[in-house]
Amino acid sequence: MYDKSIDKKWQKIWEESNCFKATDDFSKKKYYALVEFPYPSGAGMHIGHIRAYMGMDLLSRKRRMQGYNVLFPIGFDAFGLPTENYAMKTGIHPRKVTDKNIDTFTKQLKSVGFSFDYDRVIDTTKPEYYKWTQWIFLQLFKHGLAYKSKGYVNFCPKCRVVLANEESQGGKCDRCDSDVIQLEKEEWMLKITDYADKLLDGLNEIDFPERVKLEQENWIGKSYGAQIKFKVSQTNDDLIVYTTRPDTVFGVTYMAIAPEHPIIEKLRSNIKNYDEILKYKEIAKKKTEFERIELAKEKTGVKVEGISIVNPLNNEIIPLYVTDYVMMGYGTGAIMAVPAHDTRDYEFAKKFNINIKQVVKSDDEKVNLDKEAFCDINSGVMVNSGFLDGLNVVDAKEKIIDYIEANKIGTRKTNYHMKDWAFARQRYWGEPIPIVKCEHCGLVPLDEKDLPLKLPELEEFIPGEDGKSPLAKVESWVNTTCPKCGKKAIRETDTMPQWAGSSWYFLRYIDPSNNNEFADKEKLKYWLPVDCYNGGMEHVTRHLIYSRFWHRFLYDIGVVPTKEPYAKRTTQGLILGPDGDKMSKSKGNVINPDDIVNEYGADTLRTYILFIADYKDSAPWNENGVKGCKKFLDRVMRLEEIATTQEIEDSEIEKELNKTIKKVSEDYESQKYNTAIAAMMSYVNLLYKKQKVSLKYISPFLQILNPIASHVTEELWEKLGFEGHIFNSKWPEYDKNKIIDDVVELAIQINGKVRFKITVSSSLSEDEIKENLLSDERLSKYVNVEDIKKIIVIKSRIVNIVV
RNA sequence: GGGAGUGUGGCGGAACUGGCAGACGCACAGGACUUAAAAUCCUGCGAGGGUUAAACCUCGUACCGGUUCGAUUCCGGUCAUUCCCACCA
Repeated sequence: MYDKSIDKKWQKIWEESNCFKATDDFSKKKYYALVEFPYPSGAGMHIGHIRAYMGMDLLSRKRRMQGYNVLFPIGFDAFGLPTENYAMKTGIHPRKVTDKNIDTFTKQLKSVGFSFDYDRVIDTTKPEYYKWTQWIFLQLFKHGLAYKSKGYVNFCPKCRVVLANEESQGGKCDRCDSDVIQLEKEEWMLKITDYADKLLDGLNEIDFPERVKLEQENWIGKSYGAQIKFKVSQTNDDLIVYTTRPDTVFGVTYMAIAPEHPIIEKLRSNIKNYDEILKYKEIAKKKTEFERIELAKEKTGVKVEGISIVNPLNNEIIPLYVTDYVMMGYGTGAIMAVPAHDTRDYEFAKKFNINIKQVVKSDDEKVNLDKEAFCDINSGVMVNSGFLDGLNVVDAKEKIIDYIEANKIGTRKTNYHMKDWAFARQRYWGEPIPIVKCEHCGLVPLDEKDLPLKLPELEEFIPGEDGKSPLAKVESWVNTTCPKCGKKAIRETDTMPQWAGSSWYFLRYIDPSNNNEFADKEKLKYWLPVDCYNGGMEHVTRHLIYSRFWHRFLYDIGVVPTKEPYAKRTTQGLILGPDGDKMSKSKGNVINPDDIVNEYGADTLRTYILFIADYKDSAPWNENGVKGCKKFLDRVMRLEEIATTQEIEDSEIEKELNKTIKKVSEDYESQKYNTAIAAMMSYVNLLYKKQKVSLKYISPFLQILNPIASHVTEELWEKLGFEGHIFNSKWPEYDKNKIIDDVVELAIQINGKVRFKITVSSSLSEDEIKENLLSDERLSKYVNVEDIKKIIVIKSRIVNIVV
């Protein structure tokens, strides 16, 4: 029987022998397996962590047996809000909380038997680590990619913290789910938009699931179009718009700008209803982004009286509106509205009784502009558009852009949905930004030799009402001198967001205790890129983009050897509660991995978590399924009872063993862990049909099971007297000649319906099979030979007789 | 509103490149062992019909249609559901 004492025994042996340590032996072939390091929350390890890490643990173990030098590291992404919130509530220093949580996590990881190299553990909150996070920030700053800018930021009033777009999706705070408001603030930003094209291009050279690539592409959101200059007829000022449909410029019947658009202030003296517009602006500001979306159906706006716009293509005079369906954050914050061919413009025009002018004619009779806009760009021809008339949309687009550029009324322009990364939090528990503000020199970076800039000790962690970091209150820390001129200066009191430390941690694993550089060049060259990186879908548009951005930047400045950090990305699905809902404390459907390990043993958990479903799909937890896996492992342990040192040849077992080695080896590579386990269960079932089984049929089986049931197989390996430890035994190869079936069963179909089966030698040719079949008396029960029109033979599977 | 995915027994899930649907596991039922229970082992297990029992027959992979000798798989449509993005100009 398998019980947890076996876990403890082998975990101790592994730990004491330090056998999963990666060595910097550059002569060996390497394999770098990476998992997303956890945030060490007070709740301890989640069952989802186990699933995420099992895939890579399994592969690491297999690779070691295949002779690779494997780097399979773990660490802790420990800066972040929950720990700080806990500190605010209890007064316990985040350092203490973090250390305690990391300790708990480490024990839990070890109790599951993960084969991490624990010598390389990193903690993003340690000054030795964040020294280099700060160092990278300084490089970004020096290359103009970190800048301060005044603008509207997403602000969570409850957490009192500025959020990136990625953290405020749907207008809700990522952490506490309250409504995010727009706050005008001076903010540190990272110019990730400069890397939009590089991030897009990079996708072509890496092995990511299509779904992941697509999400990143959509997130970057590249679009092609033109910027066009319209003139204000009263003042001759420019109003620049961005459009992806310059071909419809003859159909513009009004212009629209976002409430925050600066032209309102600029032309204030010309605007007759300025007060009304100001009022509208105030209302729009109060609306959360979420409300703006929810209320999308109902368009609102105000006409700007006293101002009109000239269409540069046909010199028509058209009105200007302020409306919140135009966003200041995208394009230029101003649009040319074409109600006939844009749904939103159409709704607005209907509500405000604005003219609708058709410029693309559909060949579809059903299109009715009295009811809706016609937006299908693939099936239309230009009309009412001067020199564009008669062209299709695609050609018209090219022609009009050429015309616009030639006449200097605009330019070709690509736009991105992705915005720059708001890179600051008004919190204590994060990396200090190593910049000082000097009255004379402006923003001055710290000298690199003065890194790390350590967090000061603090008793009180509550941020200021005004959205200022608690660090602002520590005068002794804030007041400093300018590294450039030596005069009085103050430190930046914002800290970096949580995504900072995780944007480069995979580099630090390569050389975790280097004091002179973030990692040694030669080591980077040897270990990079990460061969396989497994993680969740939820990080695709944040961590996975951010870290690709940092890595690509580091490549551009010549400090890492590869353009892309990860050669391959895999994802695992969610483990749901037994009720089929997402596990959550409030629903009370959370499964604690400790309980499973204690009751059934680590290998049972390891096996079940992989057997539960296809690795990339989500699946509900089922305690009975766990028991089934325990039963399987018990059966494996009891193989001892039928194992014999006698040499007993058994061709059936021999063939099945080779087939199983093949299938399991292949399934491990393609993350089909559930079918690999099923195949091994079948093999065990076969062995139990025999009285005695030679050891040679058991040892390879234990080896292929070892990456999953690591403790059980070690134990049995020892008990059966095999040499050494199984974890550094050589991965078994199957024999091609031994998996060939000499007889095969063929299903005989008449018109596609299976009627009976025949067993034939697998070496028979098609003609011989047909001959055999025609003389089979069972056939005559179903057909007359002269009615047969056609016989289709599919090798080793099916014969279909068409009558 | 846009994009991507999923839909198979009582349940989790298998099925190569279009080739015998339901591997493997769970649950359930019957049997063996046991004083008894647990554990273990054996047998059965999509639905309906048929038979003393078998053989055998029909239907069946969300629904409707198409392509094909043959469709869970490909194509068109509908419904349900999950995820991502979202007044993106």
